[in-house]
Amino acid sequence: MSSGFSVFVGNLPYRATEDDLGHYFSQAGNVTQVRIVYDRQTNRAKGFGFIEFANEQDAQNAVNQLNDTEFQGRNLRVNLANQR
DNA sequence: CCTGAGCGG
Repeated sequence: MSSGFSVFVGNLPYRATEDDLGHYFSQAGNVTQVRIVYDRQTNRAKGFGFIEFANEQDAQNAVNQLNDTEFQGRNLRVNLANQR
């Protein structure tokens, strides 16, 4: 199904912050929201997250530019996110 | 202080 303006980001370093991600993804477009998924019990990062963009072409641009690129020593996996 | 496929606080 169509995904909208959010992109799924996998293979994140466990120590990366949402702020770091926001800065990194600003290269590709207008970031409006950054969400790293944390474990509810331990509050530790699960190693993936989501970036929301102002428009769908920015999200698509992020996939094209930042997928399979290095971020803090890891190779990011960037793709259009599924609808919630 | 540890982990490593995947779609959420």
